[in-house]
Amino acid sequence: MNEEKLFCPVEKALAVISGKWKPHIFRHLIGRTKRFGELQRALPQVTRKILTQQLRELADDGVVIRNVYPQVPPKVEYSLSDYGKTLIPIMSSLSGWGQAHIERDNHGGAKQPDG
Amino acid sequence: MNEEKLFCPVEKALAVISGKWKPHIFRHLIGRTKRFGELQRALPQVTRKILTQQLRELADDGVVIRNVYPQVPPKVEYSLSDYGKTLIPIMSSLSGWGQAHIERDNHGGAKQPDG
DNA sequence: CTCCCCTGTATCAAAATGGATACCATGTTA
DNA sequence: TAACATGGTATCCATTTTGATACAGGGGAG
Repeated sequence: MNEEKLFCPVEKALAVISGKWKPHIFRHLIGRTKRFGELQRALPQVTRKILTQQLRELADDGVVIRNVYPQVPPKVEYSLSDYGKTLIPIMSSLSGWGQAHIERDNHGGAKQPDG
Repeated sequence: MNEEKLFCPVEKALAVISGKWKPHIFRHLIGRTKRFGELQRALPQVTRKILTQQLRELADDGVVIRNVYPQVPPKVEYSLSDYGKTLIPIMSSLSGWGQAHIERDNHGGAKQPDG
């Protein structure tokens, strides 16, 4: 996401969580530290470049911790920071709302506002 | 946002709320119906085209109701649907988190993950 | 007749974001 | 000596999203 001054807190939060693969990455890191390769295998559709990029952005925002072991071949582990974990309830309510939205789309036929 | 099949509920929810001006539009519609022109004056930086576009997307997702009066000159009112109002608590928690993120950026100096 | 009002649309361009593909570093193993 | 393993980077291109600008439409006021 771009690095301008976002004065609206909602936008700021959205900027942190709304990369194309960030929700997936986030989900995979809940409960367990993972190596880069594990994430890659878990998300085969994402290229290394993009995966790296999204992880870096999450790390820059303090949501994810990047742990580099000085070995050969390299070993890099990613995990949620305590700060990142404060996003869990938010992701959870987004998920709930999204789920409802999907169901609405399905057995509502055409979209009909109800308010 | 694009109209592909989004299987992840979080993505689905994000697709609904994360247009560049949607949070602002949403905020302005909380508590009161507004005419197109009012929204435009409230958000002078947005062109008519983009404002129209974002409002249409919100309406297509059932979050906003578009009410057209067949008059000359035209009169179009926008308001939150009941369904759209279910987003209020979510926007609210996003706002809270974003606020914290902003404060963190400020008096944390450099970004330091704390987990 | 002409301009104004209000809510658009059409067209074209710029910016942001995501992706395909190939290359890099370097100890270990065959 | 060459290939392998892991986690990248460099380049170049495609797609998506946003924006600038100009024009539409049709009744009422001047």
